[in-house]
Amino acid sequence: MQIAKKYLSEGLIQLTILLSLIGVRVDIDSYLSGYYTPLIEINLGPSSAYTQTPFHNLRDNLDGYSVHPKCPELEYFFASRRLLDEVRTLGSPRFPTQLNAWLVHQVSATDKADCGPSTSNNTDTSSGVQNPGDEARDEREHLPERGQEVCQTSPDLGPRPCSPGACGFLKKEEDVKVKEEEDTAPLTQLAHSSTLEQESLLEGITALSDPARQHPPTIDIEQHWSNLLSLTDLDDLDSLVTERLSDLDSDISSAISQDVSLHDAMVTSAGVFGVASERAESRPVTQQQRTLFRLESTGSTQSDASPGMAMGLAALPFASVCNLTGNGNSALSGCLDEAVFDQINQLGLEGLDTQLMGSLEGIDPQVLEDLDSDSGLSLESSSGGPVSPGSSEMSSSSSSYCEDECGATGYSSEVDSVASKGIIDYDTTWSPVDLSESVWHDHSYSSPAFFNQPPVTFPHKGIKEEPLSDVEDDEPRFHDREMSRDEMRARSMCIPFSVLQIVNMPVEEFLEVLDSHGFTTDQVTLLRDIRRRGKNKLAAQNCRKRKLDAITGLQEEVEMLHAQRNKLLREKQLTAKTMGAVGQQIKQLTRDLVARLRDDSGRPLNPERFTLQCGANGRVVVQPVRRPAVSTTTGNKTDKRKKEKKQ
DNA sequence: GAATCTTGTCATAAC
DNA sequence: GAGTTATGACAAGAT
Repeated sequence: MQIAKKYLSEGLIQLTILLSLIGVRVDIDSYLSGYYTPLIEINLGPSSAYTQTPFHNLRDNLDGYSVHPKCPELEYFFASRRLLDEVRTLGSPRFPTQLNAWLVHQVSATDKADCGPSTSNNTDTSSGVQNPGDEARDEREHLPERGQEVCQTSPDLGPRPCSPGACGFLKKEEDVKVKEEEDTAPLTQLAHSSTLEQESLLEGITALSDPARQHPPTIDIEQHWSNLLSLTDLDDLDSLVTERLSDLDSDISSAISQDVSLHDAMVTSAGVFGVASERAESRPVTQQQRTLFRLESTGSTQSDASPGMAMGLAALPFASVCNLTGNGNSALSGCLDEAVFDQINQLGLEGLDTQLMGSLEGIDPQVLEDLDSDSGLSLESSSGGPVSPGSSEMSSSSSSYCEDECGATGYSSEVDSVASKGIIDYDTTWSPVDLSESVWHDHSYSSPAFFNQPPVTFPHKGIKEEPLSDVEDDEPRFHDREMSRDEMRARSMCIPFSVLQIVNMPVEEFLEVLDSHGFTTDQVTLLRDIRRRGKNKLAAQNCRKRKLDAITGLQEEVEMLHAQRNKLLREKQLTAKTMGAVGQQIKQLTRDLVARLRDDSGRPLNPERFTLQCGANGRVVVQPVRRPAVSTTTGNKTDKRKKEKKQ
């Protein structure tokens, strides 16, 4: 009996180890090398939190140069990710591993509940044939002493590595208490618990690697082994498993949501301490649990900003880790950039760059007039702005289009660009929604918000002028480069209005300005040209965008029609096959039926000579084969033709 | 340096 | 008739 138990226990352990080698290797790697984010990235499941692509990392860190979106490295990266996702979607072949792991774990748990595993068994498991990595993995997944140690060494953390229902190492009172506490704990605490869990896991691994730190259970498991060995067949074993799992169902939710980090729940397929196996058994994981996954992930991402939680970062989503640690908050940079730009836009400028004006005063207006007019109403125009044209959302569309691709919105992006450059501060009341709504439905691109702002008075000239220069850039050449030709012309001719104002003000106000300010003929002509060019520029942008949209729509329609055509062709082929089969069946049935018919003399009809013909009135008549149906139909057709000819 | 793309501008028709 | 919009065409700069 002892020998049998030994063989069985060793067999189970070896089977567990073997299966763990198949399905759990990556998990232990992820734990042992949690800081190596690429490995984590590979091992992670199809979690939404993991599908975030660290563009910024590649873009900002690849050889210290920016990576173009069309960079082959990026494409390769995307392709690799896509393939990985596809492989993941094929399903997890590690469920058997999870089940076996759970079995061993349950044995240990029961042992612990009863008397505890024997020393010999522990010796076998801890000093098995597996290598250190496998040992650590195996211990982390299955071994009772490992779970026991973790549970005991981190009592304040609750039953992290082993779910209460799975290992049963903690008392029920403690479980309930921990559940209650963790149910009410905020997400940050959940994240923190998951982080500490990782620490405890690694501590457990380290402790197991050190025999001196091991605490071999002293409780006997004879009773459990006897129960186990008394099972006659696998059905009994399955029933036991089912019973155990049913007992665990009540704790699955809490175990997953409270004790298992996102990394554990979604990456560790082997189910650390049986948790994943519980998930495998309880396939209909509730939406609440999934939500908890996401929440925990979010909480981890948000709460792991502290540097002291480096260990927890190993269990964080790859993107989160990269965002928070690897790239200097590059993930936040996007939001920060937007926020900063918004702030800059809202700040505006209240002063005029007197240095630039001084430089402009020395320019001959005639020289400026000879320049090609460029109202500079587009941020990414050919004026050489810092943003390349390729960064626009559409390659052929101008940046003047709003983000929702609604076309040029009455200098919507011009407002952004110019405001960011500090030329005007009208966008304090500017509403992008209003502007975008006026694009396709109302072709009036005027923005009333532009005209509510009184022009800034020129202190030294006594005329009104809008703010000009950028606050953050004191280099005059930058302003020369950023300012459009029309703006330069307007300034050179002392026109106290910006191009935006000139273009967007209503015609009544524009005419009033022309009349009330006592402009010269040249100034009036320039004002009209600026207005005309500005509006035409927007119109051109809208026109081009419409053209592109039309082309895109037509291309999509062509693709759709092509797909529809292919589908119809397939259906046609299928229908033809079906019709052929049905025809053969009808022919065979006809032959059988004719063979059973008798003529007037009682002799059976010859199927080769007679056939059945269904008339239009539904009557079925027996006809000789000499007059097939086709001939009759053709005859009918010819008759019809003859009748038509007669008519 | 040619090819291509992007963008501004002009001319013109239409509203 | 003036103003605006749409669009083709052209040119200049960027890629």
